[in-house]
Amino acid sequence: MATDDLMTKVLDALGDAQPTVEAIHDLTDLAEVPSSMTIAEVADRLALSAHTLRYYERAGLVTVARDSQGHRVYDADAVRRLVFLTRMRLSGMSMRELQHYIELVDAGEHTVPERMAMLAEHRDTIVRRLRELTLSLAAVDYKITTYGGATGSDVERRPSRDAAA
Amino acid sequence: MATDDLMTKVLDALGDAQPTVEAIHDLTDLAEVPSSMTIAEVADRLALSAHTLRYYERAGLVTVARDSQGHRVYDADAVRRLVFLTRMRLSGMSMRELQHYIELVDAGEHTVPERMAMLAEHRDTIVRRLRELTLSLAAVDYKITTYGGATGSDVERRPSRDAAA
DNA sequence: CTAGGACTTCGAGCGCGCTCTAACGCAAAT
DNA sequence: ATTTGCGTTAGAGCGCGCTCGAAGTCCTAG
Repeated sequence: MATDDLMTKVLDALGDAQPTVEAIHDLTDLAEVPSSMTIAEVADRLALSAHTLRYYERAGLVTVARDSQGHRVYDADAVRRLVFLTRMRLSGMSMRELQHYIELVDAGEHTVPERMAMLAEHRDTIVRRLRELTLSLAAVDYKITTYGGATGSDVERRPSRDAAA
Repeated sequence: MATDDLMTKVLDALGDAQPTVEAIHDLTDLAEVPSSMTIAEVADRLALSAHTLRYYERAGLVTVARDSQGHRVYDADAVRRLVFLTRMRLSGMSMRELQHYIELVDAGEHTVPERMAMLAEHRDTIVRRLRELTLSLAAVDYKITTYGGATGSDVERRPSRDAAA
């Protein structure tokens, strides 16, 4: 996923600081969003391909105006929406869910509660995934520190023979 | 992924405790591994489908003996290997990588250094993903707490108008 | 005048990880 | 005797999220 590169950038920018709400807020406008950008500029900025940007548009996730030559012109709102979309994709929200979310956004203010519910549910998904990964990390660490190669998840209590192949 | 259910079980078993090396070790043999199991029993235990188990076997990740009727008989080693494989899949290691890892295991002790390197690299991948998710979580929290619905990642500094749709 | 380069659309193709179907075998239960 | 149930195989199919190719348009530089 080309999208991963954006997170690399962001993490680099963060350094080792714990991400806080404030940090996120700052990240949002690390650089000002120009009032309009070409597809190449947006692709570069979000670290995804022009192909992907067109794909997102086809999928109904953004609407993008055209200039006199029929070329896409991304305004600041479109770019901000794409930043949001990219973040959500990266955190594991599916295209389908994002399409639904965007439908809600486009449907108006009265859908705010449902949007909140989606975000809350997604939050839970992220938390769950964090716990899974933390556990996996511990498991891998265990494997590295105690032996280092066999597939049996438990190394022999008494290393009389090699762990199961 | 059906595999997710296993982690659900494991997380439930863990409760809110921080996963530690010891906890992982205990988890490994939460229940004793019988000396042989049918495909249905293994599927049930690992919370993945019999289809998937056959698929893993076809992919060369495990070797499974047959009984007189040609039915699969999973011995303890096979089950332990599958526990390992499931864990690694869940933590994001690809089938391709696992195939390589298993080749190394089957190739003998002299591949231990390379296996260690793979594990270490995978460990880094997990850590990176944890950081990404932590950041995403902060972003989602930010969105939930500050506004709750628009796609613009930054809500207006002064909420004069609605954030970008 | 021509070549290059960035863009357009439409639609096909791909890699991954399963997931399922069809047709069949065997054994115990009715 | 047949139904039920659990297993087998080979191979096709699917959902996802891109990713790419072909053919064409337009502008600019040489």
